[in-house]
This record gives sequence, structure tokens and C-alpha cells, in this order.
Amino acid sequence: MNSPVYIQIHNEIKKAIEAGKWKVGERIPAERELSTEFSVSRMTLRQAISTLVDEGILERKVGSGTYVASQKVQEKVSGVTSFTELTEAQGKKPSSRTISYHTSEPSLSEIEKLQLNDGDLVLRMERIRFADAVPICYETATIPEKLVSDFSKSEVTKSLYKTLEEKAGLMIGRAEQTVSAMLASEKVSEYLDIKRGDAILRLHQLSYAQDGTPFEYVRTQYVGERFEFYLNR
Amino acid sequence: MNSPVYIQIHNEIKKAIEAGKWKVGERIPAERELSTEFSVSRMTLRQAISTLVDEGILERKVGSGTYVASQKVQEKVSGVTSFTELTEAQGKKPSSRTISYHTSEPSLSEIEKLQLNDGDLVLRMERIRFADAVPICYETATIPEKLVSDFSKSEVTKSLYKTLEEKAGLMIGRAEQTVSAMLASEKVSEYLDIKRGDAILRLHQLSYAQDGTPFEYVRTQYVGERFEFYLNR
DNA sequence: CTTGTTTTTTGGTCTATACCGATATATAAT
DNA sequence: ATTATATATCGGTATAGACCAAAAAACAAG
Repeated sequence: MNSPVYIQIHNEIKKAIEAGKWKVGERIPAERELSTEFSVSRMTLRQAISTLVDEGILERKVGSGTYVASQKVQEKVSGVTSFTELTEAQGKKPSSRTISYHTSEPSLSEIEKLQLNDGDLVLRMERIRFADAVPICYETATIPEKLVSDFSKSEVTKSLYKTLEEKAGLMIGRAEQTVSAMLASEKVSEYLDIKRGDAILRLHQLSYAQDGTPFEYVRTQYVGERFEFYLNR
Repeated sequence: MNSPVYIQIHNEIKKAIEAGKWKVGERIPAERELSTEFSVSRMTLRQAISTLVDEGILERKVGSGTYVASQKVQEKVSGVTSFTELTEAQGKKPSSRTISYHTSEPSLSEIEKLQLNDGDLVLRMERIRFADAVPICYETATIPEKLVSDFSKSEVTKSLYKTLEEKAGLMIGRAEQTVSAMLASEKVSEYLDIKRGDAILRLHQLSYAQDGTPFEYVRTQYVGERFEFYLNR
């Protein structure tokens, strides 16, 4: 247990809130009170509170007290375009399941889109995204193998952009998106729990680094019945 | 000048950086040194530095020093189109601040877009969205008053879609979006901490219920320097 | 010149105390 | 009962000092 005291206190308070010691909207004890309870100075206690405020778990009100904040995921509402936002706006929980994750030879379109050379390999990931338990889309992402050969699987699947930026110094630039419609294949229809031939909304996306190099090619197939993606310009 | 000392120091340091006293990537004097220079305690000086770090203007490196950060907020686009997802993909924390929230007479464009009748009132909300502490966009959302008259403010600002669906039985359908460019007005430039006449990327969005009724009209003004929105079709 | 070790510098954490202004609550006046 | 006022509580700011671990710089050894 070598973490700083204020982090430990942060964790204890957070756990207490999750355990229901104080409910949403309720006031927690004053800083001076908590500081004696935890046997630390008020400034240290304040630091623990501050991190919880930064995380949106607590709210401060001068002269009144510190209160358990309502929710934080709910702040994300307004522009209804993305899967995640739509999902959360409807009060459902987005999740994903990785179908496959392996290195292989690129297809012709992948060679073209990602500007690959002879012999270059790619990392291909397939995943399904869910809203609650309902499958919404099937997604295939392709990345040049040389870009991610040094990274762990979780580094690639969980926060690819951050990992690429921090560990490979690759600055993310623009992205090209194309939207079209198609029919579900047998394979995809099984993944998405629909019938073969059902309507699919297809989103192709090619992401470029700031130097103009394409580094990620994503093809997403949304279930037409369960997702809408409108663009008018 | 009644603002706290640490804010005043924050402003002075920020101004000095903008004036080129220390260039990007360069190290600024040590905290102990600056604290004597400004004649404050080190903790107060630290608080000024901390706010600058939160804003992405400075970066700390233990044992080394504090440096002028390389970039402001990166103009990246990843695999997503929404502000929230974009922000999180860059490892930053999205947040928002409500500027105003009141019922009023609709404008001509609002009457047209939302298909309002004579005498109908609208609820108009203005808010600013941030990535970490940096303002990214200014957003005005208009909703027919009759739709939300029964709801509390937090129900509208925090999870409008969920509330509409659960309490009004309104199923969210499609949304039309238009993207264009314009110049920042004086008012908006102050909100977004930019100059009047700076480039603004404007996104207008009209959201329809599943029965075809328009129910929300959102106009978002993104800071051109801090946000990019690519669409190719 | 290179490599390993020590010293110094720097940010990170923590204490104990103090005063301020905003808010809430108890009290007094009407 | 209502309204004005004083008091207590609360978070916000600020001080002056202390020790720690990471990093850099100075130094020593080969």
C-alpha cells in the first residue's frame, strides 16, 4: 500500500459512496470533520475530495457542504450521431465483444487503403458492439502490423489512439468516412442476431496520421433496424 | 483586482508564455524560485501552476521541471463523430457548463425548423463544452416548451433523450445535420476564449421523433483551431 | 571516453494553522 | 408568524515549513 494518503482516502470515500453510506444528493461530513476522522490535515483531506470532485463523484458548495453528485455519464447528451452517445442517451450500456484478433495478409482493398508495401502484414480485429445486450454493429478494424507490433492486446483494443500517440509518437490527423447501405451476409447476420439479407448501414472509415499516412481502416456494419446515422450537407 | 492571488499569478505566467518569454517545450523556473519571485508561498505558486497544467498550457515532470506544453488541444478526429467520444479518445475529460436556460419566444428559423404554431414557446439552453479545461464549442439547443414543461431542469440538461423517452413516450428517430463555416461573434469569442473573427465550424442539427415531429434544434459552434469534423461520402 | 556512484535539483505529498466570504441556522425584533 | 440580524458552519485561499522519490547533474573510477 504505497499510494499517497490522499489516494487511499479517495478510495475509501468512493467505496463508501458505492456502498450507499451517503446517497445521491446527500451531504457528506465537513472537511474538518473528515480530516480528524481520517487523522490527516485538512489540506490532505481536501486533496482526496478534490480528486473525487474532478471525477464528478462529488460536488462542492461553498458555505453549505460537499454533496454526492447525481451522475456523470448523463452529461453526454446532445448531438445524436454516434453509437456510444445514442446508446447512452437512451439509458443503455454500450459494450463490445472481440470476435477475433490476429495478424494476417492484407486484402487488396486493405493494401490500397492503407498504402501497404509487398510483404507488409496487418492486424485485423473483429468486434461486436452492444447496447445493453442487443447487438448493434459488427466492426472490422485493420492496422498495419508494424505500427502495433510492440503493443499488448489490451493496449490495442482498449485505447489504440492513446497508445499510438504515447508509445509510437504517432499524431492522429484526419479521418475519411463513407456511409452506405448493404444487405447482411450469413456470417454477420448470425453475429448480429438478424436474418440474412436484412438491411445494414455500412460505415467505412480511414484514419490518417498527421503526416498523411493512413494507419487504420475500419468497416462497421450497423443493424438498420437498430441504428440510424443521418448526414445532410 | 479582487481575484485570488493564484489566479493573478496564473494570468501573469500565461501572458508571459504568450509573449514568448518561454517557448514551447522550454522549461520554466522551478516552483521554489517562482514562489520567491512572486513573493508567495510555494503552495500558492503550485496552485497557479496547477491551473495552467489543467488547461494544458504547462506540463510537469518530476525531478526535471515544468515545461511549456507542446500543443493546445489537438485537432484530431478518430473513429467517431461525436464530441464526447472524440474527447475521450484523446484521453481528455469532456464536461459542459450551462450558460443559460429559459423559456422564450421562438425565432423565425426556430418556428420553421421545429414546425411551431402561433403562440408556441420554446426552451432555449446555451452551454459550453470542454475537453479537460479547454472550451471546444458553444451550443444552443431549442426545444418546444410543451414537450418539456413537466420536467425539472436537471432532467432536461442532463439526460434529455432519456427523459423524453421515459416520461413523454417520445421515441427518438433520425437527425439532420448541416456543417458550415463562419466567423466568431464577440459574445461567442468570449465564451470560447478566442478572438472575434476567428474561424468557427458550425454544426446545425435537427432531431426528429420517430413519428417525424422535429423536437430539438441544436446549433453548435466549434473552435476551428481545436476541432475538426471530417465527412467524405 | 565510458560507466557507475553520489549529490543536487525538482516536483509530489503532507502538516498545522489562519483568515476570508458564502451559506445556513439560530436568535431577536417587529 | 414574519422579517431582520447575529452567529456558527462550511468550503476557498494562503502561509511556512518538512520529507520523499524521481530525475538530472556532478563526480569518481575504470
